[in-house]
Amino acid sequence: MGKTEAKRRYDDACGTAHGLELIGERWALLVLRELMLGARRFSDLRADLPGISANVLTQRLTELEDRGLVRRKKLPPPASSNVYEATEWGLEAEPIVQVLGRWAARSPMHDPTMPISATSIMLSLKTMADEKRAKGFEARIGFRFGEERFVGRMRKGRFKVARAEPVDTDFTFTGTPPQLAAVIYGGAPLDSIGFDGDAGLARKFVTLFPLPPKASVAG
Amino acid sequence: MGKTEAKRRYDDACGTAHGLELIGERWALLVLRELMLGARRFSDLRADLPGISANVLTQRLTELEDRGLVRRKKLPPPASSNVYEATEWGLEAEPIVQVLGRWAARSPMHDPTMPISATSIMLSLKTMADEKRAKGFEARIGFRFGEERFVGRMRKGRFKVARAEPVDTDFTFTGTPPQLAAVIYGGAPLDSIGFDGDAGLARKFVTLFPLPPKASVAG
DNA sequence: CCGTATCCAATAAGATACTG
DNA sequence: CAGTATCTTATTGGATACGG
Repeated sequence: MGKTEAKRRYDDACGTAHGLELIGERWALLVLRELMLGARRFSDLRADLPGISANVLTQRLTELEDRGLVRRKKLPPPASSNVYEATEWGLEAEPIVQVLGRWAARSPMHDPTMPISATSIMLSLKTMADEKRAKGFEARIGFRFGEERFVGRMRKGRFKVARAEPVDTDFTFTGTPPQLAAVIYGGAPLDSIGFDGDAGLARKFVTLFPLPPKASVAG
Repeated sequence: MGKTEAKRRYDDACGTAHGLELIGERWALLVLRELMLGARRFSDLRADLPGISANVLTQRLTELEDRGLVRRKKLPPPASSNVYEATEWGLEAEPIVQVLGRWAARSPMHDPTMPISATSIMLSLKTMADEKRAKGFEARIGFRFGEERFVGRMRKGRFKVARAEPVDTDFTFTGTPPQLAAVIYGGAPLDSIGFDGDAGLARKFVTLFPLPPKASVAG
């Protein structure tokens, strides 16, 4: 592995090239993305990243740890397992995830009907919230995806979100991440996902995340 | 190659994952970066990307073309060779390059004493210009790197640049991209690079691109 | 359950030589 | 100069087995 890093550099002083040496390997940025909203266990990451194999995940986590982007924490005795969390610098990679995601949303080849993790869909709402359209809209929104719970807040045109139990929310969605994606991005009806709370507010909320126009491949 | 793409997808609806499928292969983003300031020939790209091999460059260009990010143009008869240029959507990837570069500049492992292409250093000035520090500073700046010529303009805290012959500039640098990098980012003296024009303005100019504080690897 | 280690087959990347 | 072809090496992913 040490050898790897020596041989696969880009030999380029440009910051972009260095960035790719840090998080350019396959899966690396997606692993980091899954840690953006809090620490995760090895098996959580495997479940959230369909297709990653255990050995590749181990290697990516080790590399990200060596580079100072991820920290491994041992849980106290009863659990006695590890969790992985992003360091402060690792968290600062969020704009990369966002900019890349927003750019790729223009792709004519993008198929939004695929699996998506809870963290992904939550981050995508931060990315795609349309500041102008959301201006003046204010709400606390709960999300329940199985055991994973989030509370978001739309305010001043910005969407913020953190892991928390939905209490005192204006409305709360209950379902799967792909169901929510279908409602927000695919125009599926609100009642295709479990929902309770203020339906008027919710109906408005789901329109605040417009997809950008597709790029024409003719360029 | 069709098979490749089928097998190495991320199966993830997240835009970030799709972005990585588009420009996540090794070298892809760096190839695109080299096209950000205008069309380049195959051999230009090989020269600007130290270490890329011809077959990999061929493959990346083909893929980027298939995906609608790059366009191949045949030059008129006398030259009869091709150039590659970014499509409009390809050019929209510039924020990705910038955000990644700015983030990576915090890396404690970053070695800025390496080769750097003319396009890279020009883009890095756009990325790293400090809006506050540059506020009120206004100048037209020429750059000569061998045959490659650029004219930049610093105005309202922003740096813009395009390929053009330096005429009517306030000052002009003549040298190599690493020399300019040493002056701007490494604190090397102004006379370590060829220079003519308004020295006072130039001395101020080179201070407008501060590097961010290094991340502590302890996280 | 939480990982890590090992082995194997399929690909991608790198080096080099070669052709129009 | 602009790529192709070929060969070698490295990385990836999948399966499985193994220790805590």
